[in-house]
Amino acid sequence: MLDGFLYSHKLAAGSRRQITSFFVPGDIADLNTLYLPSVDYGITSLGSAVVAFVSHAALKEMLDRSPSLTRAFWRESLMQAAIWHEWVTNLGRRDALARIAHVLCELTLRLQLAGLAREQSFSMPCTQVDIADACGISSVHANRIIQELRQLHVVEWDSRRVRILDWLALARLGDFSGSYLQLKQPAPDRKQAPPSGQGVPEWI
Amino acid sequence: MLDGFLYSHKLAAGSRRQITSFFVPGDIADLNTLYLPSVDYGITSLGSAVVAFVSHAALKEMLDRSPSLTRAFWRESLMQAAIWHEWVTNLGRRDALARIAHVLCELTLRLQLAGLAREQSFSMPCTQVDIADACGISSVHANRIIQELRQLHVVEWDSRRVRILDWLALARLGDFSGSYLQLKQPAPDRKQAPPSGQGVPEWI
DNA sequence: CGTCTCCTTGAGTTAACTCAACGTACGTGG
DNA sequence: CCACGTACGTTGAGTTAACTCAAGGAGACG
Repeated sequence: MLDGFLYSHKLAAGSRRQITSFFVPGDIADLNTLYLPSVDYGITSLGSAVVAFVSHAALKEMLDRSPSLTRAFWRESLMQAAIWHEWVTNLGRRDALARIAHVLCELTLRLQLAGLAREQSFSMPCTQVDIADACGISSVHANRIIQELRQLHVVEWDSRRVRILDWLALARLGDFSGSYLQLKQPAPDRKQAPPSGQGVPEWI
Repeated sequence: MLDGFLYSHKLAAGSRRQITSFFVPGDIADLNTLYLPSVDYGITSLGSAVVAFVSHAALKEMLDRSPSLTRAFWRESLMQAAIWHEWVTNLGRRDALARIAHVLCELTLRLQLAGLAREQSFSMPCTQVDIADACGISSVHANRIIQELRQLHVVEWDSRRVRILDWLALARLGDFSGSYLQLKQPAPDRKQAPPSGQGVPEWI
């Protein structure tokens, strides 16, 4: 993924949509299909996006030649798994306010890592319906919770743009600790602002 | 994992436990730690279990020498990710009855694959509290839903043993399609019984 | 015989849902 | 330029699924 915003989604009971993850530039949206051929979810773009396609054959050939590249791609898929692991907890044991705050925290860090969230502000192409479907709540309820976040002066959120006003409060509301994102340096809840420099991962 | 029953869990808001997956014999419970060192969850055994430990150093050395083994282990970690992917949907967009039914369906198939659920019956060491924590509901509610499943004559569930009485009905209630488990032959919802023979995976 | 763990039940409460309507902005075509 | 449709956000009101608290049973075990 080179530019834009994607999400993957599954359908429950035929019509109830669950957004299962967001993808930002730098992510590989369907790395799992490399070895798990049967696909039971969809990927949709929010607005226009730029994506690159790599054939499985070419990728496999490349990986067969390079154990270190294999490690890097494998690790990438483990990262995706860690995010789902956290989402299970988010959806299972947090209330609506915490769920939305948590998703916002995750997106902030991931966009910052991609260099797309300078000064705690980033463009947010999803609608409130999308947020609701990501958090497993109704869109009406999502709307009310977002208004609550605004009234708490924790975020500004107008016309497809989000600005975090109080990172610490947002992380507290969302019960968020970025450890599952395996960021090396940041310790995202240690200081007021999340990291703005994007550390070069040392695992390569 | 050689024998028994494990689960992994995370804590939300300090005290609310979410069980994030079950592990049955044949699974590798913490394969992700091979390349994601920071661990933010726990693994617990339900009753006694037999597990084997393999040092990361030895495993890495082995994988460096064998691309096909690497693929197999990578694929194993992708399977875990696919299960979490499904759980996100389960927790986000299904009601309590469907969540429990879905988890039961998944366990049935996975145990059957491990040869531990002959005749749609298997030992189930978790308490109703554990089921509740896996499904993101309260234990009181879990109890009432389980009673409902019994009254519907879909499952028998007494003293740590589960027997599926009506697989088709259970799968329907749980909105379950086993496709995310990537089973080759079964098409688990095409016939009354889930597959009893465990096909040799062809991806190796 | 007491204690512990787990299951069960009742009753009141609450978070979140559904339905329905209305506002606003934006684009499009007459 | 205005009428219209559409998409999205917002609000109100009634409903429901699930929760919490609290108590009571059943079995296992020393």
